[in-house]
Amino acid sequence: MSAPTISDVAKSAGVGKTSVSRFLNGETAALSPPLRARIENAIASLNYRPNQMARGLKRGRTRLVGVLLADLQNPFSVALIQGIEAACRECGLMPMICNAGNEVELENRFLDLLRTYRAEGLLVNPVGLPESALRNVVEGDIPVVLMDRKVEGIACDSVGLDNVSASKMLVTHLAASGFQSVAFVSEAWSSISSRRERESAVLAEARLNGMSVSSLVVDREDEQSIARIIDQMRESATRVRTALVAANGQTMLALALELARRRDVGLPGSDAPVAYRGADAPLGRLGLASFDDPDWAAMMTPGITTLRQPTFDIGARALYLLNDRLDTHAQAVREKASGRGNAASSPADTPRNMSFEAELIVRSSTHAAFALAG
Amino acid sequence: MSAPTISDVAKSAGVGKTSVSRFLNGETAALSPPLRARIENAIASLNYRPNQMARGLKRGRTRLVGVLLADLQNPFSVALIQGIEAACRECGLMPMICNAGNEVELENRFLDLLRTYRAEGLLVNPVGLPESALRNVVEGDIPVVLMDRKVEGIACDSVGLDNVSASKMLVTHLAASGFQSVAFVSEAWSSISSRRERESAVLAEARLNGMSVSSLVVDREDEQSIARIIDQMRESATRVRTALVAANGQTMLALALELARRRDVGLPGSDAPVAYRGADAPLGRLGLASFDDPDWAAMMTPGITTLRQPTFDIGARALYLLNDRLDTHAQAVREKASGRGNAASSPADTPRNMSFEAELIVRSSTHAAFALAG
DNA sequence: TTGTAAGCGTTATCAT
DNA sequence: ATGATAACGCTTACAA
Repeated sequence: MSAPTISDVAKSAGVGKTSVSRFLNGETAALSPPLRARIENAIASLNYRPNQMARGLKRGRTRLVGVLLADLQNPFSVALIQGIEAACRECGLMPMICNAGNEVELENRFLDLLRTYRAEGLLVNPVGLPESALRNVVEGDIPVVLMDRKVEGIACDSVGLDNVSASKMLVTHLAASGFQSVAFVSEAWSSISSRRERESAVLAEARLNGMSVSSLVVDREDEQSIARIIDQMRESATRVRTALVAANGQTMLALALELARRRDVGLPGSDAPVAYRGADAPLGRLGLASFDDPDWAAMMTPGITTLRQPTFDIGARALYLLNDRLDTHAQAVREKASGRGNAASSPADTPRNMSFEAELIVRSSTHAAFALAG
Repeated sequence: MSAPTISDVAKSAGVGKTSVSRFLNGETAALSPPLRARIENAIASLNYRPNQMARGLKRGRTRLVGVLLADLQNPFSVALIQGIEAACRECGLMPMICNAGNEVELENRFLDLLRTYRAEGLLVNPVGLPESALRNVVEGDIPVVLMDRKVEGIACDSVGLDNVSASKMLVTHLAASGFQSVAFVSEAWSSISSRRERESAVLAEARLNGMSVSSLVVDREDEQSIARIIDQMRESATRVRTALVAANGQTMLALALELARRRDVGLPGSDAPVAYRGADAPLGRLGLASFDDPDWAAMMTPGITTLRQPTFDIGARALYLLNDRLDTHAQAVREKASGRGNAASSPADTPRNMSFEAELIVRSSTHAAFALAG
């Protein structure tokens, strides 16, 4: 009827619960072969699965890790999950995936739920707003690893892209391709650390290369705002060779499609004719590059130059870091419980920040395929 | 140190655990206002959260629902999740989201994990392979609702698109737009029920309309295979007006980008010139439509005609169906446990299959913008 | 209105 | 080498 318990198995095998438990936990050394066999049979015939809830209750370890993502619609999040799930399998952990849909309220709700289910640790790609309850969680005693974004005043492990190095790579390429001006394009939410890091790094590096710079904000939902940006940049492009740098894949898509749609401006790699102000405008083309390398970047015509993030590795590494903490954390708790608690704070309590190198993928959208007329 | 328990709260408030428990479960009627206040304070000051594991163990209800998806990379899956999460919030359930990455082995592994964590029910978008252990789960006593795909020989609730009605709508539109031939394009895995349903419905309906039909298989990873399809269809298009119908959004993207890339064939809505066999080919354009309405369908130039699925509602409804079963199921278990088990199988044990209507979104990719020369 | 005690399925401790 | 028994944190009769 209801799910069989360890007692059912014990009864059916004619042994004590303890032995069954030992079998389940691989303490095979302390079990005689005949017993082992009987238990194995009983388990199989009853189709028994140990109750992880009860296990967790007793052991104090649920093997659950909360994975809280700002926005599952972003392919970046999905890519992270691949790495996390693979790493979880290795470590015998179970990810509990939650999508905050860019709402702090939901983020907080899930944070609560995850605590309630006694997740042993959290992997968070935070929405990045100050109202977040994340702060309290980190200050509590459950380990947290931040992914992609850091949060002001929260000190914990984090994994992300080396935005400075990536920006250098990209801007160097743009300069070498003859671009003289760089415009960084992102969505409104500039409280997000990675977006800010990318912006300042790109602009700084561009200035170092003697390029003129600007920073623009779009609203992906609002076609008008995108058209306006393009208008503005098309204007600039009549004077200097200009490249747009999108802060992420979704912004890039919006820009690329608008560029493809229009007739008065285009991308370098495109062979569609550009008609703008008649003869005096060989500069009706805007370069385009982007952080993130979504599927469609390669498929588009022309292909879009991107900085590919090792998303799988970022996710996996985040989990490894967490798993680390889990072990030392459990140990610390055990020690304190047994009375010989050390007043000095945990040994390696300092946050570890890992960053990964991006890979620059050059495609035609930044080709130096056009010459300056003037 | 470790998380506070209900006893800690009771002690801190100077009351019995029972009262705290009552407070937690909203049995506020049986609590004097002063007691209530003291408990509330204690909970707040200790930052206490009830342990859901222990709760579930005692009550036999974990409030966990497993959500097992064939492929999280498919935006359709993500869209489903939105609906599921919203509905879960309403019903006080916690979704455990798992991604099988199109691997039966992973699917089975997660099925096991979900049983182990005592998920009360499962929402499954199955990989659709016969080796799946899904069968055993459905035959066990935990309720399952299938999403989008049914599985041969598994009788349980399901929610999906009304593929026949959707196909009719689309084909009728194509016929009215002057297309004389329809080619259904999908990826290899034809063991997937929805893909098969769509194929047969589209082809049948097209025949009814006196159109010639064909069915093609592509491998999204393999550019060659896509190019080959297009070659083939371009050929056909010189004779009759031909429309491609993609089985899902990802197939559509591959086709649209290949069409945009090429010069010898194009889409109706596009104003790019098409050069094919000189003068005798006004038919160098292929119509294109697709099941699924991903973000990019509207943004592309030209826009792609699609059948939009009410994904949010599908996900939400799936959860409601499950929640239903959860209640009646729990009741049944309770009755059996109390000895007066009814030998006759559960009352409403017959599978319910809900289907939703698609919305046809006509865009330029199927415009009758070209005339037959011959 | 409030508290006491038993038990959910498991593991850890201690006997045997 | 094996098993009885007491927790883990919570809910729920039942008692007061």
